[in-house]
Amino acid sequence: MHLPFCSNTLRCSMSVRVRFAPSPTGFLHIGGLRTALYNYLFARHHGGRFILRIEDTDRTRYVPGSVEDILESLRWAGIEPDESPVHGGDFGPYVQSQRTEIYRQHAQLLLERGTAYYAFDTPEELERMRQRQQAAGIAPHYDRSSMRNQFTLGPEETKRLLEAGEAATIRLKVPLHGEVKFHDLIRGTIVVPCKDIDDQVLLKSDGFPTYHLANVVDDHLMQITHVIRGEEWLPSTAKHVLLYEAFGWETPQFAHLPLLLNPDRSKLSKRHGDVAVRDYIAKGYFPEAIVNFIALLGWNPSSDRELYTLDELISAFSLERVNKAGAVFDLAKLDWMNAQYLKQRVQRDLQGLVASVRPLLEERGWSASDEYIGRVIVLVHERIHRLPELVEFADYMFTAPHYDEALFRTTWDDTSEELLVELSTLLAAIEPFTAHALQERLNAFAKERNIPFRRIGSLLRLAITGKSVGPGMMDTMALLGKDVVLDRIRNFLEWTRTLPHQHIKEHNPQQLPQHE
RNA sequence: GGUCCCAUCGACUAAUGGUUAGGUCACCACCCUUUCAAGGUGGCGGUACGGGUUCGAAUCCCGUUGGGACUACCA
Repeated sequence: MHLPFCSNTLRCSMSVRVRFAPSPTGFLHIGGLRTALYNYLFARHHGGRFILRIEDTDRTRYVPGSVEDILESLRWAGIEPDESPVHGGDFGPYVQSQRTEIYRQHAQLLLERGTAYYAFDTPEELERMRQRQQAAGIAPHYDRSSMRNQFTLGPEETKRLLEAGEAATIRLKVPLHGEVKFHDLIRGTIVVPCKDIDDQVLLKSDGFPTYHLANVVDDHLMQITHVIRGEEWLPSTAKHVLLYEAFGWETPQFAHLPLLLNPDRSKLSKRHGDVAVRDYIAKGYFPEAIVNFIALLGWNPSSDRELYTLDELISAFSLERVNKAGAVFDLAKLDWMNAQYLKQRVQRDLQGLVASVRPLLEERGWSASDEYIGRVIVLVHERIHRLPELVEFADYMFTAPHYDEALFRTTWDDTSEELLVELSTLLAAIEPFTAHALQERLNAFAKERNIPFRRIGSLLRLAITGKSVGPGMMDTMALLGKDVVLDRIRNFLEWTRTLPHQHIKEHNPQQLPQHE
């Protein structure tokens, strides 16, 4: 195993520790899963540890059940943390709301070092400040020299307000001049002038830290070596670097991942479709397909291959090969990939697929033996992308077909009834009722009558399945069984007699079958 | 508006100064075929633009344009 990151860091002797740090504000986002995946791949590739930390410092946005969903989604994808609120570890607690005292102490430390300060402005005062700045045409930022903070108020008044229990925040004292420079493993050197960095609130008036403080303190305390996160964090990284400096800590390596995009190239959002991992699970995508697909969104091992197992991704992964530009989340390719894994699963784990299909049938009040379900899966799997499509695509394998008058009129002509009756008689005599026997007898019949075989196929398909597309009819009939087949033809003929017959087409051998 | 990031076929990407700019999805055609798929073969299609540097630029530099993210006592 090689360690390419060693070439530009002094951390060779130190083992890799990375973290995925989602907020419990709802279902795990597919973009979050990719961030987690890249962290996981990086950790495993280097024999390091992957940590899950819950960033719940905003109590107002907390959604119950989120943590469970995050854990379940990761587990579903095969991404198991080494340390987390449920897996434990030596650096806990792994939930930020349980670490408030740690943050408070660290904010205090910054206060003592003079790199942070108290501010007493109310939300309304801050809002007015921004409006003034906007009106004056300058960028909104906290104006340390005119607002109500320990500098403008003086030490005595500050002390008095604090003792009076006035709501206070602690802000980072960003240098007025100079610049912050840091290195990003994916983007190279990034420089931000200090004048463009705001005096970020570190500790809110409710005593909770903001993301910025909690994130830096925890990454340091948990000995995180590489911060691998979404590109949306790039602009605030300068603040974080300033914080590390304020504490006198060494910064971790940074790697900001390209965003996952909507088809219009905006940040992937709910407005354009499903974004929760949960949604993709419900739609029947396989974890290996989702993992494979999102791994290749923003990273590529430079090979002509498209299909990779998790283990193969682990051994091939490197941050050096992560792209800079955002990647559109393309459902069409995901569907293709899922279909590839469907075929693989049919080969390797048909029973598992049967177990997944059974509840889908039961939802509709249908049932069948494991063997029968398995044979239906084998029959139709190349025609669907996701398993749940099966119950729609091949509903007639489990229940009486639904006949559609419009489809009927495109296929049916004034000789069809007679032909179908004849076919029915012929089928009744076939024994054993196997695909092979059916093929032979119907072939012979077609030849003898000089009827194109496809005409027989489409007629039987219409009568027996109610559709115009599907798996081969010989296999379909053999699986359905003779009784069902004859029964359906009988029912179908009965149904056709309930329809007004005056508009039936005349037989035209030239154009009859749709495919010429 | 400001700051930062980004820019190869419609989408995902390969090519890290020398290739007829390659592959996958999608799309189109053909083959296979009882239909639809799957599979096979072929095709369509791209270095945003303008300047440099160089014998040579998709690749390095500058600018333009375009897109995105961020700009909270949210993460």
